[in-house]
Amino acid sequence: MEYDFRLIENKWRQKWAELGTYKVTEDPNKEKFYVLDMFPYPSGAGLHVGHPLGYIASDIYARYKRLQGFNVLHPMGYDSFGLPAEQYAIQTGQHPAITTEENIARYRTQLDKIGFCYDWSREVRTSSPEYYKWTQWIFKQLFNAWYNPMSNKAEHIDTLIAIFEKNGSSGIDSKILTGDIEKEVLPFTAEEWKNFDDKKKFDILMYFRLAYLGESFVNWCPALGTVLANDEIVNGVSERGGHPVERKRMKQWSMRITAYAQRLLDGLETIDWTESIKETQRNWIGRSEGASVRFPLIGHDKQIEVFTTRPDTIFGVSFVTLAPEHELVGTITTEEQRDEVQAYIQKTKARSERERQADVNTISGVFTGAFVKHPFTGKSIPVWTGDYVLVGYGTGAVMAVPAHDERDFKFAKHFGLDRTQVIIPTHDFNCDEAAWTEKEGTLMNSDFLNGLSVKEAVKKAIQEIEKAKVGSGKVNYRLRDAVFSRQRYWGEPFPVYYKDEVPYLVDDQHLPIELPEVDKYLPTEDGEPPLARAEKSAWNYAEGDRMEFNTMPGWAGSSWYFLRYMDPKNENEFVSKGKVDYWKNVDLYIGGSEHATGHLLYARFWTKFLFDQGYIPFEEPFQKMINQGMILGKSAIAFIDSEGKMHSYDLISDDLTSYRETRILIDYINDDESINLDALRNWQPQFEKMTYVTNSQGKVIVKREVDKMSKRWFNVVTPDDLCEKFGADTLRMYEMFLGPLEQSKPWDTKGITGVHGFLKKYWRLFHLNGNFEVNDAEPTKDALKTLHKTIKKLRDDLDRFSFNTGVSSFMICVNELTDQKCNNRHILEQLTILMAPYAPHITEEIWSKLGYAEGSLSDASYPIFNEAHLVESAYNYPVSFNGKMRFVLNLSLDLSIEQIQEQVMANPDTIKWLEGKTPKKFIIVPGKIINMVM
RNA sequence: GCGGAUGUGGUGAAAUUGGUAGACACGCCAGACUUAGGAUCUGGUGCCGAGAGGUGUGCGGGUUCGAGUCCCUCCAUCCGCACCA
Repeated sequence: MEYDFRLIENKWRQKWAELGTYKVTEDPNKEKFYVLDMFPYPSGAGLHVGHPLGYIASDIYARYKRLQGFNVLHPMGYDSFGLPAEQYAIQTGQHPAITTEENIARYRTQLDKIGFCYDWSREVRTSSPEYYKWTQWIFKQLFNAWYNPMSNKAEHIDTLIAIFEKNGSSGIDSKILTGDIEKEVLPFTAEEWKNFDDKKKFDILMYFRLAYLGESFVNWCPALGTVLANDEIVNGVSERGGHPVERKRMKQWSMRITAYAQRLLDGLETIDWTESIKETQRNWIGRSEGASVRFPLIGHDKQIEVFTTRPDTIFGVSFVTLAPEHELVGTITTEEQRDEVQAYIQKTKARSERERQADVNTISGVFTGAFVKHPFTGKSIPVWTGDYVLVGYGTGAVMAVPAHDERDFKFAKHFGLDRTQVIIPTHDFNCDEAAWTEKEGTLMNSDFLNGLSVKEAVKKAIQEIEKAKVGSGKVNYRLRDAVFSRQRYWGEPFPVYYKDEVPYLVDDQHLPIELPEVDKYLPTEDGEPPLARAEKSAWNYAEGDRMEFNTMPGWAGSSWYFLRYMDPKNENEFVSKGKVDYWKNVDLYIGGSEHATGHLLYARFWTKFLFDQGYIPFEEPFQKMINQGMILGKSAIAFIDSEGKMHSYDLISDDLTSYRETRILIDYINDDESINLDALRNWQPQFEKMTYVTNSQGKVIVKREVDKMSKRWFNVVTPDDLCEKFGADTLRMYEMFLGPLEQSKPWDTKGITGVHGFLKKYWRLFHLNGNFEVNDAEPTKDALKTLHKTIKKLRDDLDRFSFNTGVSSFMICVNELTDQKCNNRHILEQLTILMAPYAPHITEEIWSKLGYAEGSLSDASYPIFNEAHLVESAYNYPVSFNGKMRFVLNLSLDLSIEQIQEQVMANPDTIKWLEGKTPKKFIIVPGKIINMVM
């Protein structure tokens, strides 16, 4: 009887669906385990072999946990709002919902072929109104909340109002009262607060809300016609499409993620993620300790506030530099300097972020004509503006200490500015040539800091700054608030309407605000977002003068989806308390590392917020995370000369650049890297009449190059083809067999036959004489040994997420059992349970043939996954002396290390060999080797 | 520049706390069975050497009875951040 994987896999796919095998419900008698994949954006291109890699790993782990007896939540859904569907809509006029629906259907078909144990009854889609109703609801909670630095958590805005009513602005810690608000309205007394009109109160509260409408510098991408968050920009261009981005001051919805900067940092210590992702997040949050210092402007009643990490160098300040965008630049520039400064600002503005980043070595700047007073020496200090100071970091102003900061040094040198050395270097160092930037040395020229070490001076300087009331110690973060508006159609509408340009929230009972129909998916002629095209009647709710025309960014829906899986159909709550208390946070999260500063940060932020609000009992969404590597494609490149002839790659000895490179669909490449010319001729017209210069075997060889797997490189391998040819079980095991999950690697289909052959061999174990047959005799000692070795190895492998070595263990086991001609029921049954997570279809088939109820293998727990079960079988322990192997003892595997030691010492061979001496050290590696050091 | 990760045969890789390096698989070589083989099975396969033997985990040192594994220096590749004050 042949291993007919098509028949078997179709059969079980249907059975599982019929039996509802993978449906789970809350069960207080069982321990929960939550295994989650990062849900995909359903793109038009469908799945390639890289996509399921992580899904297979999580599926194996989820099944393993089920077999161990856990109640496993393992859901799947779609992150279905996004740009590609919208761009397709712009081109074709087809509603993005239709495209999305089609793509989801295709994804589902592809996913189903692989045999995942998802509970599909819990599917969520971020673009469905039933789902985004709750995204809108969470937005409302964020709008109605502020971050109370005294209690260190988010609270309802009412508690802030209560504070203002009682104590005015002095009721809250002064440290959070920075930025624009300070200048406009602060401070105010309780009495003044009560007398403010509603508009003014509203405006003040807007400075505190966690979701707020505010004017700030944002990344505007003209080509995409929308603003972007910092994580959506890579090297100064948009992540999608690579379009230039410029900084623009705009009124936008933002999320006050900065309020959570410290907790986002601290939380990293409590979760089990790779060091590299944690480090990326730490980098992104960018905590630095220092001080903020105010320099009073001479001739104005204003002051310039700077942030510095080196308050110890305060006596070395020789000028102050403002970012060109700094709002004081216009105010303080003197008449004589005005033209020059204006020209400089214009020049800076004209340069894109990318250009500005590209030439960081060019020094530019202009003197503003203004001076500030040094807070301690009272000396006049010139104020410059220069684009090496970034408006988005700190206060957008720096105190320049050329002697001890490299950029300040270059700037000073370039413009011939003064330089005051205030630190004596610890070793020979030429302070005329470079800045001494080490945080070591002794202070000089620094009044009360003289003689102190840098470390002491930092402390002392902050004390003195605070004493003189010219500033304070401060922690600064690189993290910026996240822009939350997008000028796009295909996203969540805001639950917001405007009356007299004041935003109001829509009542809960009117949620969701559904996406209205529009005639075109483009911005309006006067630059309003696409939603401005909608007639008032097209909205399912309309109030005030107009609705909010922006939509939410892609990360809105994905910041809380893992909660919705727990209670996907709940119409009254985003998730019920009972369900979230049972399932809690995700125990194992598998997905790519590319979301380090996007999704993974935002999801942590929202989770902390919902925790503060008392809706959920945990602060970190994803306890353990594994980042699967990317599967790359091997493109096939052919070379065409200037006459249009294609040359075999092995014939080309001259310069490759004189040839035109063409990528060939990899389906047409044979195992020996030659092109299937007949297929190629039929592929594209250009190849039909082409002349081919073949090698001595009459073949045209291609060059292989590793690229991202993508349609445009013609190097895509789909899981569908492989399922068709080898079956899902083979595909699952092969993807795991490829290597460590975390590593990126090029896809190579060649090795798949090895895994396929293994499954056939496993199948044959049960069909020694052509028919299904197992014997019920006592298992042999050898077979037991093989089995128990495999159990132990496999459990160890799974517990440390080493899925590749797990496959190898099975291969070794099956090879050994084949050699032993073992067809013992007990042994094969146990092996089948072990293999079930990896190869669910074939094992279910065998299981039912062994006489068990259909589907019971996937839906029960088995003791071999819980107890070691390593009994009566024995291991050969080589016993060695100082590294040289001396003899072999046969010892039972279930002995403790102490028992092994006892038995070895009691063994006649040992006694004879030791001749009365006692070993100094006794090294036992369980299952491997015993070593005695004399 | 700062931070993170990786480096083992022709290839993907294993070696879990330091304990027989290269398991397992691909590929390759030889053979068996076959009309045939992209089927199945058997044997071989790190490198040098006919052999005994020597040698071997990016380079160079160190600790140890023993190092792919621990420590130090350097090199290479990949990723993240980067005028962050």
